[in-house]
Amino acid sequence: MVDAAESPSLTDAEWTVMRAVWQGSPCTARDVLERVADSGWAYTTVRTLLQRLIDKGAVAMRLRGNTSIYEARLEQQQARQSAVRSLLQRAFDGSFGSLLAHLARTERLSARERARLQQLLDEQPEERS
Amino acid sequence: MVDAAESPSLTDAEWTVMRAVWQGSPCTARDVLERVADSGWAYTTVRTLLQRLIDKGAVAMRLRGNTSIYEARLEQQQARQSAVRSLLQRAFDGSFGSLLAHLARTERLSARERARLQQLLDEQPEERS
DNA sequence: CAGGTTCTACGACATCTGTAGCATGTCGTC
DNA sequence: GACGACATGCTACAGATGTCGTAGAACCTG
Repeated sequence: MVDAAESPSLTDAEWTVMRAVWQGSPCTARDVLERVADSGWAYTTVRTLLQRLIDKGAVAMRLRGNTSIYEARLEQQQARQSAVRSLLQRAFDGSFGSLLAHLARTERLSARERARLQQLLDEQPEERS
Repeated sequence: MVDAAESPSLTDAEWTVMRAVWQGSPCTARDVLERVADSGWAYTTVRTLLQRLIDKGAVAMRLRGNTSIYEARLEQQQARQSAVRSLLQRAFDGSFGSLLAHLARTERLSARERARLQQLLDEQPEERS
């Protein structure tokens, strides 16, 4: 079981594979290969990455006949959260507020995004640890 | 010259050094060492990282006597932006909206953060070009 | 059942990252 | 002018990452 508080951090290549896996969870290595076709990776590369993800506990594997079936074990939501946390630490002094400020100040928001951000603010429950 | 569109991506350790450099820009390696004291790094480690940052064009170096003076060349704002871009690509299908949705769903804002963000939103001029 | 196709298991290897150590040069001070 | 403190340029090195290659087992198909 992957502990929420300690979700494994993924490398770039691993993220690419995970995206493919999440796209349709119980799947084969070949499925993944097809889904990441534009990466130009060799079959064995996908395989190696899947293996590393297994080692990290991000995916599970079982056999059906002589073929390995892979399944996401780490949830996308969780991976995203941990990626955001990580960004927060590296680049925003761990301050969520700094990140938001940066987004508001720097990113070009479409009217839709502005509205969304506004909504995010409105919806946000009052501060209560 | 660091091209905005192609700002160098920083590793974790490099971010740590950059944070220290930004903290007071023209500075010496020893200044940096002191600022990252809790990392427990050796002087030479800081030195190596500074050198790598120079290679990447993130900092500039000049001599004053026999001492190297380092200066940030990559702006924090720019580094942050590129880190956000990177996160967007890795984890949110490049969709800013997805990120916002995630934040709205997952993160919790403090009252202070809410206020700050609200202010930023209010200040934000209407979307144009 | 032989051949081609596809899997799997394992090993490999160049880079990148994190983290120094060492030899040597320089500067201020007694 | 010798000594200690600190700076510099190089080198090193293990572990993480990105990318496979190869050999041999399994499977379908004529």
